[in-house]
Amino acid sequence: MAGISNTRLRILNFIRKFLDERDYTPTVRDIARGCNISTPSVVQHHLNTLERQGYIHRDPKVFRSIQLVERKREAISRVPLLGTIAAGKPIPVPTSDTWTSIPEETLQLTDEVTRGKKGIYALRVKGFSMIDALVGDGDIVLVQQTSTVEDGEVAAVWLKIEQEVTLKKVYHEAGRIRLQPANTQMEPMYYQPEDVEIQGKVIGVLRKL
Amino acid sequence: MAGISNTRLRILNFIRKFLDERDYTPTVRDIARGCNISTPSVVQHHLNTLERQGYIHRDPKVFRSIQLVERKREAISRVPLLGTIAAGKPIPVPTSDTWTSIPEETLQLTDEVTRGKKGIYALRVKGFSMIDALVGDGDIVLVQQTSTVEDGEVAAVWLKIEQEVTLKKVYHEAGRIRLQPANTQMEPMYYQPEDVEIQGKVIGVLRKL
DNA sequence: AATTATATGATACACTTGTTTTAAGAACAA
DNA sequence: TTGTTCTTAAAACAAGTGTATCATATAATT
Repeated sequence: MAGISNTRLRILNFIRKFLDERDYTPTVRDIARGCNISTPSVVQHHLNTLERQGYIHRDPKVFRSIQLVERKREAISRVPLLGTIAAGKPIPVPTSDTWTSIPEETLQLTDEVTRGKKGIYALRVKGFSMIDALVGDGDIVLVQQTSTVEDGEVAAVWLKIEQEVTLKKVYHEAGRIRLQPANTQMEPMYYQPEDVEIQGKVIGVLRKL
Repeated sequence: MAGISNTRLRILNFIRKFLDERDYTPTVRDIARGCNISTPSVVQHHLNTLERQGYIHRDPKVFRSIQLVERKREAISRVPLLGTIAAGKPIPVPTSDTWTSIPEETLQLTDEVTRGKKGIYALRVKGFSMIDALVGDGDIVLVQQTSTVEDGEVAAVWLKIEQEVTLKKVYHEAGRIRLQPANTQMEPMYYQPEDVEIQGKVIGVLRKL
C-alpha cells in the first residue's frame, strides 16, 4: 500500500463497503457524501490518482463503473461434494461423467481456499478413523485428483493390505513408502510401494461447527 | 424457474454475462442492445416482471442498480486475519477500531463457509497445543465474537488459572463448566465458572495444505 | 367475436452523473 | 520569499439513463 493518502484510503474503504452492501458501484457524489467531501471534483481527482496507481479501474463516461482491481481476482469456484470418505472404503475417484452429473451438493469456495487449482472435489469424512490426520467426523476434505504426490504432501492413500483409505503425508524412501500422520506424536507407517495407491492429493480441510 | 419467458431468460443471461465481464450492471439500453430489443421501454417492462417474480432487485431511480438475487446468496465475506492463537496467550479480541484498521491479511470466504454470520474474524494457530480439538499448527480458526455460548458449542476459552487459551466444547453443568475436547477419546476438564472466560465461538476451521 | 392480458415499439421528459474548468488554500523544498 | 505540488472547492456542461406515456401488435381467455 505505497503512496496512498489518508483520504484516498477512506475513499477506497467507502467503495468496498458500498459494494458489499449494495452490489453496485457508488457515484462520485455518493463517495463525496460518504467521505465528507464537499464536491464531486475532489473525489474525481482522487479517483484519477487511484486509477493511475492501479487500485481501481473505470470505464470512461460510464456511470457507476468503478471496479476494484483487488476484487478482480475473487473468482468463485464451485466444488462438487462427491461423497463420503471413511476408513473402510476407497474414496470415490471421479470419472469423466462424475464431473458433469449433478453432485449431492456443491460448495462455493473462493480461490482463497482452492487457490485456483483445477480438478478439485470435496468429500465428507465419516467416522473418526482419520483423527491422526487431525480430521474428524463431519469434516470436509478438498481433494485434487492425482495418482502421484511429492514428498511431504498429504494424500488420500488406499492401503491394499488393510483395504482402507487413510490421509497421510507421503515420503518416498529407498524401497519403501513412509506414511506420516499429521499428528507428529504418532509413529509413521512403512509400506512397499506396490501395497499403497495414491488416490488424490489433499489440498485442504474445512470444518464447519 | 417457473413462468420465465424466453426473452426474460435471455435478459437474465445477458445480465449475468455482463456482470461477469465488467463487474458492473448494464443499463436498460445495454440490455436492449445486447438482446436485440429495439427500445428501452420493452426492457423496462421485462425488468419489472423479473423484479415482481423475484429474480432481480433494483433501487428505483439509481442507474445501473440491477442486482441478481441468485448472486446475493453467493456473497463473499471478507474475514480479517487478526493475529495468532496459541496456548499461552489470550486471543486478540477485536475492538471497534481493530475492525477498521488494516488487518495483517484478509480472507475471502463465501457464505458457504461463514454462513452469513457477522462479526467473524480469523486467527492462525501457532503450535500444537490444540491437537485435542483436531486443530494443528498453521490451521486457521474462524471465530465469532461473543462472550457466551450454548452447550455443546466450541469456544475459545481463556483459562484464568493456567493463563492459557484452549478450544473446547462448552457445557454448563450444575456449579461447574465442563470443557470437552473434540477428540472424544480424551477426558473432559471441569472448571468453576469464574475461572474460565469465553472469548469467542469457533464457527469453523480451515486448513490449507 | 369480444375482452383482457401480455409483449413490442417510439418518443420524450427530467433527473443523475462523469467530467471539465477555474480558483484557491496547504505543505514543502530551494 | 518563491515556486511547486498536492489537495480542496464551486459551478456548470453534456451526456447517460430511469421512467412515463401513448400506441400497436400478439396471445390468451371468456
